[in-house]
Amino acid sequence: MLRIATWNVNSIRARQARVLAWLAEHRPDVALLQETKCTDALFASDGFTDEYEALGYEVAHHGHDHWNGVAVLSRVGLVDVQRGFPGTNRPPFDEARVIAATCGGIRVWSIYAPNGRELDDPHYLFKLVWFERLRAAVAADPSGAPHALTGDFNVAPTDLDIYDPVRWRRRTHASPPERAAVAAFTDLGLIDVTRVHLPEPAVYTWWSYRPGKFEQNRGLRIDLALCSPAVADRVTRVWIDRDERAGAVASDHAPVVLDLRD
DNA sequence: ATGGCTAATGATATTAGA
Repeated sequence: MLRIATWNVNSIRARQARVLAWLAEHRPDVALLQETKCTDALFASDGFTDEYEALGYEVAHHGHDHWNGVAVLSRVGLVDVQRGFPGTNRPPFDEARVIAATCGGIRVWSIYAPNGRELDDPHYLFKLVWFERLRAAVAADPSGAPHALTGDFNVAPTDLDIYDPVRWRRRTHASPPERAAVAAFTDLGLIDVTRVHLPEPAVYTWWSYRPGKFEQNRGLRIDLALCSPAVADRVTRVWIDRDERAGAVASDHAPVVLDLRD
């Protein structure tokens, strides 16, 4: 069995104890983290990378400052690391929102899509173009390995992925252009494996910190795993760790876990 | 239509998140 987990941790400094405990308990072979919110230098300093290495992981991190930040942890090899998009990346496309590596024969991606803020905000346009850059990077990936494109897409692919679609009609995360940007990956042949294994309604990965949201399961499914058929065919189970989200000092995102047969 | 919270910052209000 090969276990791959993706998790927006919402600051590694605020979450380090929980992340280490979660990794020790669930032992994913590959863990893709988002929103570490720290620099490579901090991630390499005492108390971070060394703690993961103590659990048997190799580590690759990509972070410039206290925003964004993505990482790959692997116990099944970690080679051909690509930080950011290939080629020239002028601001804001240089933000630390994507890292890819080949682990256990799978091209894994830890991605943190721009939020978009508001539909009339320039950041929303950045989000759409960012997705096109990501699509081009995946399409041109030279590794030849099948993909597991995972992370925080900041898009709910359908109304089924939102607790209250009417409420989100005029917001980011649900607009047709954002959904088209995500659909472009399925056009590449990638499969939303969470939906294959969890087709029912009310399956979410993020809940606001505001009171009652998690308790009432008023959330969004925005953390996705889009996999090549060669990976998707091996997936036996997809599960979302709501228990982790329910804990004290938790991230607002739950880990999404893929279990694959060998 | 609205509010509610959390994380980081040369911070004590602001930006950002989603």
